[in-house]
Amino acid sequence: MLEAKLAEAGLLKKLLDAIKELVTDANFECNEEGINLQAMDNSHVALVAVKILVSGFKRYRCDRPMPLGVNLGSLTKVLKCAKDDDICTLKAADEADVLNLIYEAKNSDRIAEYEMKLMEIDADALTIPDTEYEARVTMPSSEFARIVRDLSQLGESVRIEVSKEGVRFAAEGESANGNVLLRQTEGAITGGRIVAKTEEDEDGDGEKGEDGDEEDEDVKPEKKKIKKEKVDEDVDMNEDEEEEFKPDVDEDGEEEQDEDEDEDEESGKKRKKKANGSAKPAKKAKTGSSSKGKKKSDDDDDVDGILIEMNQHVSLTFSLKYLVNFAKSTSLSAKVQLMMSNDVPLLVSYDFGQGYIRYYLAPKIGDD
Amino acid sequence: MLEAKLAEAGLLKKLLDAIKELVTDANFECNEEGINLQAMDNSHVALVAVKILVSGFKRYRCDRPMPLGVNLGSLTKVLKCAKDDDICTLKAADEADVLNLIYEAKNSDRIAEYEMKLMEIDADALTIPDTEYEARVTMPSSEFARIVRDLSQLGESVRIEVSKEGVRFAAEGESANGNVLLRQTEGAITGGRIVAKTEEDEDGDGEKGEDGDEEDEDVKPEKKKIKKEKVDEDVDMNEDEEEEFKPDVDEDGEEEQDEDEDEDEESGKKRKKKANGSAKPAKKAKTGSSSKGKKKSDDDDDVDGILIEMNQHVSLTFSLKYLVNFAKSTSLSAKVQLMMSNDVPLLVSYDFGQGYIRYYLAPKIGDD
DNA sequence: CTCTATAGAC
DNA sequence: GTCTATAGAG
Repeated sequence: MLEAKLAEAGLLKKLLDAIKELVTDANFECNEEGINLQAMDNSHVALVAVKILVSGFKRYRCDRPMPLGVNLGSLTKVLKCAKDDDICTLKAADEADVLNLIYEAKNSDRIAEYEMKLMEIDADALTIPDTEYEARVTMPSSEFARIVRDLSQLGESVRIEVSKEGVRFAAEGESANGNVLLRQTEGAITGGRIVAKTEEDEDGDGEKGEDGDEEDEDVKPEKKKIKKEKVDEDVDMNEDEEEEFKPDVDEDGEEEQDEDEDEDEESGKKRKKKANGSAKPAKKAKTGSSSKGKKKSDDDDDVDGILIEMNQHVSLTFSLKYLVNFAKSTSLSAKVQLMMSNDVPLLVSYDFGQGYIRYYLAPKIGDD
Repeated sequence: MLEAKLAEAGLLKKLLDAIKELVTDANFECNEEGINLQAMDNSHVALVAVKILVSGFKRYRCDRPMPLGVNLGSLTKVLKCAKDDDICTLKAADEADVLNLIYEAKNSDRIAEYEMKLMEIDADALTIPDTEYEARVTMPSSEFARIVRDLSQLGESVRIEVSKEGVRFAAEGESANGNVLLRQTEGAITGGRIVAKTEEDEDGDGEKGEDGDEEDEDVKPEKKKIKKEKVDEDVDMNEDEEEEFKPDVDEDGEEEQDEDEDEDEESGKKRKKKANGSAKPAKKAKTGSSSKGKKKSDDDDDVDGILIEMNQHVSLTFSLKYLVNFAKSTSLSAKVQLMMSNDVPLLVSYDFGQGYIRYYLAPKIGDD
């Protein structure tokens, strides 16, 4: 059975608001580590992955892994019945076809119980490849939201370009073109190992380039490029049914990770990942990176700052409609990370205290 | 070429917000004196005239007069991409078909560049007759906004009446009638030359009635009535294509300046204006007006006060829908001036520091 | 906090 | 094209 008590129903409400337009139904995969949700959007261009760690709950108990198939519209309705600061308990019996939600007002003079029908959802439990990215931009989430909203007024697509100059967002439209350039807050940083991080990764404050390499911005990729490796927080917990995340091409072009034979590609990447998994322990003290006095506790702490890490110039084009949608998560975190490699899906990651919401979006290949 | 640097993008944003519902396309007439825009609203009932003087810019350069045909919707979109306190530079090459807008954040870690398509717009460069008005009401712009918004809930039209009693705004509606009377803050002032003023006019502090005539409110118009004269700040810079501002009648009545034969009327009025143009130099020291100790630097400075100047009782009816629209300019100036003569379009003028926005609205003649 | 204006969804 | 949802203004 599942019994999970959240201190604030608001967290769930925000998460649902952030994804409900993208996905209609999804499995809440509950296991001893917490609750995961991942689903492709209805048009199979984007993928959303949500994790709430056990530490995000006031109380958490999950005897065995259980996938709870939820219609997100229904859950949104039920969650609308909770106040943001209500204590929210999720309960489901084993094999249950309903999810119980209990809302307790902080002063406990009000208890509301809701029972929502569950549904069977074919678990398209995708494995998200733990790509090493060539660039990471860490910026205020509100700034990201602002930029994509602004540019979405002009055109359909945005080209995001990370270079020594900074990160540039450029859109073209019928009546106007526009581009926004953000410079690194305090000098561009090059190199370092760039993978999706969770909060736990940060205590070791590694994997950032804020070390002796700050000045040589032209460092060759091979100097710093680190092999792909498996990070334990990642979202592939269903070993038996996983498949690689392969978004459909975005309207107008070919996806670079298509055209392989389906089954073989998957196992092949899995093998590669396995082979590199042993490199993980090096994460805490890795790759020529060491903590430096300059850094402000970590890149996520300077809320207004813009941090750019890159091993290589990247230039990618994305649908603004999706990015605007992703930016609904702004309220979940003051910062957002954009992880990019050429011809690879963009990862947009919002880390809140005990979990994250991540979006993956395939680039447009036609480069329009 | 044009290069104009505004300290605050907010000024342009406010101006656009104020007029974009009234006008869809307009020429930004740029010349060495600054930037002018004037256009009739889509239903040809109202006219809006905007001026930004060179002094309103941080930097201004305009080699030769250039009309920039702008779709105000597009410009609004592009300006939405600026934060209010961004430094905003407008650039256009000679004969260019695009306008470049550059937004720099105050802390300059963010630079956005936009390029907006221009269009050819038939310059319906109207000459706004420099009417001498019979009454001017200077009042807090917020008060004006409040009154027209309030009354617009009751009915379609407002009758504005300036008398010795003060200025009265009266509306009648199905379910209720209402009127608001504003009294002169410190005793009504009568007489004096009443023309549209700009900031520059005020250093000479003439052309107001705050002189020895304060007490004799019944002064005959002919005693004070000054001839129409050309004020240099006015907006007719296209001598070759100008025509008189002749608003369409407002729904329900005949406009007093209609029913003449079209071509003849125009040239006739132009002639009249030419004949009076020579009176302009008298502006700085004119017309029985001299500076008086009592005035508080000028009527625009007492922000909360209501100043009423009149040579004659006026009573005019206007569409509230338009006045509510004009009141969108409230954020541009703490004060607004209403200039009226019977059977002549109302002039609603908001003077901000280095420029103005003025609206002209034909009265309703049916007097409903 | 209400209301209006705009933008997105059906 | 209508409607609803959200964001900005009063």
